[in-house]
Amino acid sequence: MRVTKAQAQANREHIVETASVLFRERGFDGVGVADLMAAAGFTHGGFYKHFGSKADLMTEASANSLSRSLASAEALDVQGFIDVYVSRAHRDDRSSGCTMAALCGDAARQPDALKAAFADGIERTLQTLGSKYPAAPDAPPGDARVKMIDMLAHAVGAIILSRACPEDSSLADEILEVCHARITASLTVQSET
Amino acid sequence: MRVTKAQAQANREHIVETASVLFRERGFDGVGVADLMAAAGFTHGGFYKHFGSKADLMTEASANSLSRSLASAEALDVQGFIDVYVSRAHRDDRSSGCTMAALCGDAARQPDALKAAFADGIERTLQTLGSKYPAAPDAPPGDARVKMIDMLAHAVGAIILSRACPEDSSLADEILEVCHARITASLTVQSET
DNA sequence: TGTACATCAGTGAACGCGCGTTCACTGATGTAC
DNA sequence: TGTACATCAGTGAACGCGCGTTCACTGATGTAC
Repeated sequence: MRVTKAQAQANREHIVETASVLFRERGFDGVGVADLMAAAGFTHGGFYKHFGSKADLMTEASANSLSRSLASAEALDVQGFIDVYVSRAHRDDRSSGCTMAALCGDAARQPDALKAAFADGIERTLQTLGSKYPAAPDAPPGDARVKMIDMLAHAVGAIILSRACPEDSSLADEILEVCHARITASLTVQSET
Repeated sequence: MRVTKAQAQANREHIVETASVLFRERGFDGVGVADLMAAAGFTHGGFYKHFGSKADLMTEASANSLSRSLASAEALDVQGFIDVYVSRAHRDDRSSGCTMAALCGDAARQPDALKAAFADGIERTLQTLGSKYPAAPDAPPGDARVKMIDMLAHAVGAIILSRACPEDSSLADEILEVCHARITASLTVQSET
């Protein structure tokens, strides 16, 4: 049953992709190795030909989906990012949504190797967004970075809080609407100053 | 080995308290029934004399610790809440910190009964904070609520993002410092308008 | 108040189950000549 | 290019283990008379 080197590499990538979806949807503890391999179209035994442990894959899958989200953020300006991010569609689609919003709570309890992948993902997101943020002429140095840190925490908090409410809850929608308006306003007002 | 009715009730409450600490520290999946009962000073068999299932306890423990946090928020004004909440001390002490910050990510994947406990906790926190927020004379109706929703999401996001970074990460501290300053400013500026 | 019996909180062994991981095996791929 | 052998991605049974839950049992508490 041996397989081409190129095929093996493709299979490995497919497993990582599948994992990044399932982990976001169900959390790290909610996805077993056998589950995951079956979802990717394999039997579980082969897992350890690709990865040293489930923890290793958790780190790699997190790094992978953090990079993917970043790639899709590249195409947006800051307001576009806010519109896409702080929305019901994003809240209701954990499996293809932002890894920070889906797994930060879990990441806090994981080893530093995994946390480092998150910190790296956050840092790169800040740099990508910051480079798109139109600095005011009189803005102090580091202004864009400060505003993007603040905006990201704000947006992540809105999604996470909204997701913790029951699906039919009016509070869940209220949180998103209020935060969308005020995050937008906080950047507009300040950049007009 | 039967025990006084009062003692049994006290034991039950002790189990709920212990659970609310351990769940915040390790997540719902990170705490087993046997773990928990041992931590509370009992053997695991008695668990089902008090609770129908682990899921029931998860809901009850969440409701309990959401109420407790609320009680301690009562003593603070809004700025005091922000100072206590968006701090390294809070970030570094999950087990006695805010249940929203510790478990919202997990709550999103749980049944509606548990999510309802979170929504209720959020709603009551909003009302407690809103009642302390000094409304500007010309503030539109609902202004305090909108600002408290926004502030809470912002503060929760800051803690969660900071916790996802490795302990020695400068980013973890930077997030807290930036968000503390800007959350404070967003309320000050707006109430002076 | 005192006695006899029912109740039930707490114990600890046992249940089936799914977990992460290991292993002997298969057979097509890759490599050495 | 053709042949012989080594490699190794993928298979599926098996491992020990801890999980949530059940159960027969204990013995002090609660209750009926």
